[in-house]
Amino acid sequence: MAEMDCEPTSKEGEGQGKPIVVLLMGAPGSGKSTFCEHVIRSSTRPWVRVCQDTIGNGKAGTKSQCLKSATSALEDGKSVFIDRCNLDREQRAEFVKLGSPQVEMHAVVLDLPAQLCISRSVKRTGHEGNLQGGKAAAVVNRMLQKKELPKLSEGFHRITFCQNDSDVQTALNTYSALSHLDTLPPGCFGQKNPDAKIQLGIMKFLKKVEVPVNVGPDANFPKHPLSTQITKAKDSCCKQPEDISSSSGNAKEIKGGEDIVVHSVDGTVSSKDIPTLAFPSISTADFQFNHEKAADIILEKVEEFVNKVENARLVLVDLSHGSKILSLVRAKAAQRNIDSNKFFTFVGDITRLYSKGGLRCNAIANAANWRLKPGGGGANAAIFSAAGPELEVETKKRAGSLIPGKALVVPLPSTSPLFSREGVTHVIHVLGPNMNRQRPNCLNNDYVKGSKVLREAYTSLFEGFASIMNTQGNLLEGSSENLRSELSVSQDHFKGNHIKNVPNHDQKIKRVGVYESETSKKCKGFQDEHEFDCTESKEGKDKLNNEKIGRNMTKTWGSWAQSLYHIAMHPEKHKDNLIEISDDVVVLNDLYPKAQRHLLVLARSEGLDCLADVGGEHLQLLRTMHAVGLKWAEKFLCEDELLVFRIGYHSAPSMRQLHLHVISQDFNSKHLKNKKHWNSFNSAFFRDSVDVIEEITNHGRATIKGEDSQLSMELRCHRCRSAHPNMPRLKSHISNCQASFPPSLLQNDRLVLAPSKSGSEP
DNA sequence: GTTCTAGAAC
DNA sequence: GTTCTAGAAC
Repeated sequence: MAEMDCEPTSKEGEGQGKPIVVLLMGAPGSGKSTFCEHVIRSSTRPWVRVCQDTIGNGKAGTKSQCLKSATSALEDGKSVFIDRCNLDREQRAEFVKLGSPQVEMHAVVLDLPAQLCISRSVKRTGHEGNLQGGKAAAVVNRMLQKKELPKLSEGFHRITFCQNDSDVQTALNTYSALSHLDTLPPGCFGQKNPDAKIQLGIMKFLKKVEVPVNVGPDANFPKHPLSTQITKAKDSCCKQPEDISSSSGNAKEIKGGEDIVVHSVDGTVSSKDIPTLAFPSISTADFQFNHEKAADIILEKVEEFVNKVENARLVLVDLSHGSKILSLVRAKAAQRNIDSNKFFTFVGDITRLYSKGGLRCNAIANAANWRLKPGGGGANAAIFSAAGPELEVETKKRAGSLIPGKALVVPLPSTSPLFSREGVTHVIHVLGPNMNRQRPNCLNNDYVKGSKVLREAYTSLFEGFASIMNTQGNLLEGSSENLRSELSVSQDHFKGNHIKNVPNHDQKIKRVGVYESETSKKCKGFQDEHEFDCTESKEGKDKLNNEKIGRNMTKTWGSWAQSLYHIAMHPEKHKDNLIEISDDVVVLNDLYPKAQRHLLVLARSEGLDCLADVGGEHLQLLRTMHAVGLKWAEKFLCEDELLVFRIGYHSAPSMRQLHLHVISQDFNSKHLKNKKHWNSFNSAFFRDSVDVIEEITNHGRATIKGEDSQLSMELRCHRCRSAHPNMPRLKSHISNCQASFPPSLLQNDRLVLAPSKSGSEP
């Protein structure tokens, strides 16, 4: 009986490594079964899913049936998913006993918003648990009220908490990448707010009560650096030389990937979880860029990347064995002694690297067209087609076009076949220079410009890749390390007479291409006066529309988004609405204040529309804006010392013309109406001016936090961090919440308080 | 950015 | 029936 409930993924458990029992935990609709299915589909480790809903062969199953089934799978050397809710400790206890010195016990907690679970439960039709329709909400709510999050002390070796889809994705990646021999580090991962408050917060809104709570941090959650994948990659990287390293130590061509497959099967390879980018040679095919020159540039850029970033692989891919560019690059890589663990070439179809070639890549580059549209034949068409409509949708969300030299990172939803079949989590569109007269924007053999643009293209591409590694490797909320810190990890053990990290390395990485992993920018660019014939292109119209010609246009702005720009350019015409005018800035009250006090300090420079436009040359202006903002905050504090201010920028503002928000933290305003309003001031989307200045000083650029991800986050109180189901409830909560601000805000002068409140003044 | 509104959620 | 969200239009 038990056998038919199991879904083994491999014939026999060859199991040299320890089997794992992963106890999934989550409400109906939290995605437990989906999680198992995804991992089972893409993992090389043999897994068995034990599901109480199906184990009873038609009837509801029992716990002991599950235990029995799990035990027999473990005896076969298989790893096991326990797919049941497991929300309370008592329910879990018996399964935890499956753990032993030979069997590692893990928990994956799908702690997603109740609303989401409910809506999924309601929507599902064929779910095995037969939990459908209106009952779902009641059941989910009842279950969640009893929820007890697991603790290591219960007997778990490792616990992964997932609080949103992106956490789930990361956990999926981690377990999918786990081969026979791999082990994962022990500890708790992903618990973003190891604070019982939050859980109470959720419970409270389910119970429809609201009282400020005061619960201390839970000491049972050891904090770990969250770099699961990176840590693991490091381990495996050091453990063995990698499947593809050749004896010569130089880049080697892997044909069809057969050898890789063989290695994977016998379990000697655990390199597949090293972040890997597969990319085609940019511009050398249809755009007819000189191969010799292109190969030099590829090597130059690869070398730069490889020397800066640990635990990542770049793979140059071409469909044809006879590829000229591949052989050129291979030869040059050998000359330059580039570490073949980190860079090699590969012959195969870039949309089938894993399924046909056994090469696992989490990112692939697409030599896109400027419209970022499918079609056109070649790899672009193939990638769009292989990725499904999801890629087009996700691309469209982020940009409408691309200019030569730029890259655009697009995360793939798990529903995309490229994701589920090939394990590709991101496609990075990149556009190179064109030397083909038959194609738009031909550079007419100008290889000075062409080489420059091609360099930019690879820089953007690799930076985009690094930005993914960064987000995947580090999920800590509020972690603001950006690409720079990743890139500036110095690597002493890699030989070569390349420039390492010179203390003042800014020039090198300062004006790099745009990796727009999250920002939803349209039409980036026009720096360095690209000769770009766009009189009838989208850009052309946009330029007119924005009354702006030449460099630095970052985004298409609608007509309603122009008012701040007009004010900054002609303050004298708007005197009535302004409270201060100087040569550099003007100050005005926000027309729709989101708090008792909310004003804007507006930069007056033409061409400076948002944070993405800001560079080191604007430092002085940023400091002026900050000083002016601070002065006003202090003035307001004299009038009401109970106020608290934050001063900062929106990552991706809706209104054109760089403006600094000075906003009191009461958020008491009828204009604060929706989630986007709230999150734009209370998520990483809001960039404190002090941090922006620091980042520009150190790196020449400011971190820009993803619009979509940040603005759609669940609603949490900015003081006690409790979660709330909707805006009215949140607003009623914040009108009473007196909790102190979270530590992250109390640091580094992010909050501006009355002198008597801040306490630390001499 | 706001306003308007359909329809989802309660 | 009422409340709330989210997408389109401006």
